[in-house]
Amino acid sequence: MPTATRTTAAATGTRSAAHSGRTFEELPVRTRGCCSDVAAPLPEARADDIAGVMRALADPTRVQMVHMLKAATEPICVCDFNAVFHVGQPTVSHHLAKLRDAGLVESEKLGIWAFYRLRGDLSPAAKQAVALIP
Amino acid sequence: MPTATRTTAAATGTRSAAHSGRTFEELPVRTRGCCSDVAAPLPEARADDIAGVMRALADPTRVQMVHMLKAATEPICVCDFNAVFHVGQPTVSHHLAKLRDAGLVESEKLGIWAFYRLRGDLSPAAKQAVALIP
DNA sequence: CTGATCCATCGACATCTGTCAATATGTATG
DNA sequence: CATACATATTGACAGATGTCGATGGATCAG
Repeated sequence: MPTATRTTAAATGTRSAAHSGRTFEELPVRTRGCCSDVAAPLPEARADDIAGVMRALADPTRVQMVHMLKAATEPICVCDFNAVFHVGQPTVSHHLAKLRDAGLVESEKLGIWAFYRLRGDLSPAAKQAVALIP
Repeated sequence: MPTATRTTAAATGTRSAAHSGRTFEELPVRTRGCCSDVAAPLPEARADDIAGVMRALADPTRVQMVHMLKAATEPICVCDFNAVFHVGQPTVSHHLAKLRDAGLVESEKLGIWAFYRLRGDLSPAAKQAVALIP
């Protein structure tokens, strides 16, 4: 339960007032009363990485694809994905490409067919995100 | 490493040919050669839930917000988010609303200010996804 | 009450995304 | 080579998304 008086940031006096041109101390009291110290933001690249993996899995079809790939002992043929999902073949190809661009899967062509499998060298973020799919 | 001859689905003969009107046995041999059995798909609602949580975190700003909320011992004032991110105040409000609509955070108004915190009753999928943010 | 401040909402706009039909590419069969 | 098939790519289009400026509602200070 937050209180109306916070002192941490005010005590340091190092907080910059991002909204206006004035320094922190020059702002009216009400502008400072709610401030508390917050964690240092993640490195930008780190946040982008995490968001990228999340975006790759932010679609039910791709979640299902990863689910199937996790359960499979062998790479899965694209024709199997085509048979399972209620979307057209170009759409299946599009989703698989998104998973590959995100570094989650890799593919191998064998004759006529293309087989997909989860990558063995997933990034830490990717590994954790994939782990959370049943 | 997949081989060109798969027999599992062909042996059962129960596979339906989703592409054309023909039954599995009526298809040319090449159409069947790649098929293998795949895991049963997740319940649709389950895949939607997971994808929904992922979509809520599929933006670097929202990843940073959750990072800050995880590190905070007290709810965080919106004005702190406004000071940290290089986007306008309506955009910050928009991102917080997305996190709230996804069931990840809850807010409390205190006088002029609004304070956000991670929800204590996160869904299993949400809990796992949040856990993967530093 | 009046003015200032915080926050949410609205309207607009450019970009991204999921989807399909059509086409292209590559491979096997005859 | 000609044909059939599996997959990828392209082009198009509706809908979602991130962002901003402007506005509105609520709360506090004087």
